[in-house]
Amino acid sequence: MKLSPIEENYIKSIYYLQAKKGNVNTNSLAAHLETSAASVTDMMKKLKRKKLLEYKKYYGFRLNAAGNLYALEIIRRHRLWEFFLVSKLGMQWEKIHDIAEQLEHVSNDELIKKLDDFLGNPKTDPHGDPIPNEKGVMPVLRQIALKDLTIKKNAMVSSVSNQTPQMMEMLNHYKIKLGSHIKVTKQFVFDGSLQVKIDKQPECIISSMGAKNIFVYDN
Amino acid sequence: MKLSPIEENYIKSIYYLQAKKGNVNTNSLAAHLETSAASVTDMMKKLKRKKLLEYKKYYGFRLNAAGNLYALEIIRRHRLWEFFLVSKLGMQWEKIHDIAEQLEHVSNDELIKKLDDFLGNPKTDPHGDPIPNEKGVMPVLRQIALKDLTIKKNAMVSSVSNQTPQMMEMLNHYKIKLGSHIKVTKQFVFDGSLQVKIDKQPECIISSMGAKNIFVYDN
DNA sequence: AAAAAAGTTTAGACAAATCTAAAAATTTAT
DNA sequence: ATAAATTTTTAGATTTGTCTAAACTTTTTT
Ligand SMILES: [Mn+2]
Ligand SMILES: [Mn+2]
Ligand SMILES: [Mn+2]
Ligand SMILES: [Mn+2]
Repeated sequence: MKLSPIEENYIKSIYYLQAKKGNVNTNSLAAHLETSAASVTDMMKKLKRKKLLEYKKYYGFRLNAAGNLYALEIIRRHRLWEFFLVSKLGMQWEKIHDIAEQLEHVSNDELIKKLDDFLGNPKTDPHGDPIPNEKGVMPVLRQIALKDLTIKKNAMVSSVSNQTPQMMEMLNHYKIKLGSHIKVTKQFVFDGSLQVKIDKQPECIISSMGAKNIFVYDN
Repeated sequence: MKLSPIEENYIKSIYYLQAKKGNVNTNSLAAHLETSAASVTDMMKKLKRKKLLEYKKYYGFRLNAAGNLYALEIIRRHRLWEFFLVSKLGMQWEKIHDIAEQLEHVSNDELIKKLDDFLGNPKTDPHGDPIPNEKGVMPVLRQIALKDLTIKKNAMVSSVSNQTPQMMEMLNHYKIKLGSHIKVTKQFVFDGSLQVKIDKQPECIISSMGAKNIFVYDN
């Protein structure tokens, strides 16, 4: 089944809202989508007819299995494109979400599969949020700060909490990218700085402050 | 000005049709877009109101300068995405057009600029059609078969006329991609085969039949 | 247990894009 | 120069997604 971009946005919003509290109500969805409660009610009838959610008048709604799977497919597309925009085009964190909001509605299974492979099957988007696989399964990730990474354990750069130009400059210098393979080879107790190996580059030193703001997943 | 995907498709179709004959008439545009003549008339009134075309009742229409520029912007996006789909994701020629038809409507100037750079500022799409630059200027290209390329002249692979899996296999083996830099270093008169240098790889031999089906632009 | 407040649905209208069928204008044929 | 054929436009309906305002249901307060 192929939904319109608008229907897809409804599905995605319900998914996010119901993650917080099981059932979603009309007004909160209307607020989230910046639309009227009446429009939400109209759309809920339609999505119920399409068997994507359960809906009881006056008592809110929740995605069923099919609706959930659809939501995860949209989120997968969104996050893969965000990864692409940052890691391949070098766009800035703040700008990518709105573009991904458009790209996520381009539908073609082979495209998404090939994009995923091209990007090296990333497990998180640039904000550190997990990317569901083709089957709609969210990878279980243990994300930790680089400073807390066990010594000599292989890990992958997943996100960066401080996204200033100053941080960008540093990441650039170290050639650290999202998805970079990283390993701590030595810790200096004196100032908390770390010796790390990034991809196939020679080892280098990262300060404690840098290591506090760089996040990796180690599983 | 930002048009809807539907309006953009109208603009693009008019552009293509008027390349053949100066003025476009209602029925031919309706046929091209697989819609009714009545819908075309409605849209022409609207696009005239938006000052993108000249339109005289019963006498057809033609894009004005603003409309032409807009059309070229859409074509630029379409062809850049097609190049991406083939050269980066390795998709097949026949499948990319429909996907580009969706991607071309994603609008963000910085995105297209960065995509262009990421792809190495290609001059043609995978079908060999020229890609307009940001200013809407189509590059003037002399496209010739590799077999006709002047010896030792630098050129760039632009398209391939035979798009069978067998050809793909061969291109793959030679690591020939769209946009590859190519130069003929020796011609063998005996069988018409060529010694060529592709990107930074060591020289290799391509048969006359291969060289007949690989196209390059040499300016 | 009523009344008031909050939340939700319905009713009716509107804009964008589409369609079919009828009317009007232009072009071609006689 | 008329008549016939073709092309184009208009009129009126339809679909999708939206809105406001009124009606209805549930929840909270008194
Ligand atoms: Mn996002
Ligand atoms: Mn969206
Ligand atoms: Mn195309
Ligand atoms: Mn299109």
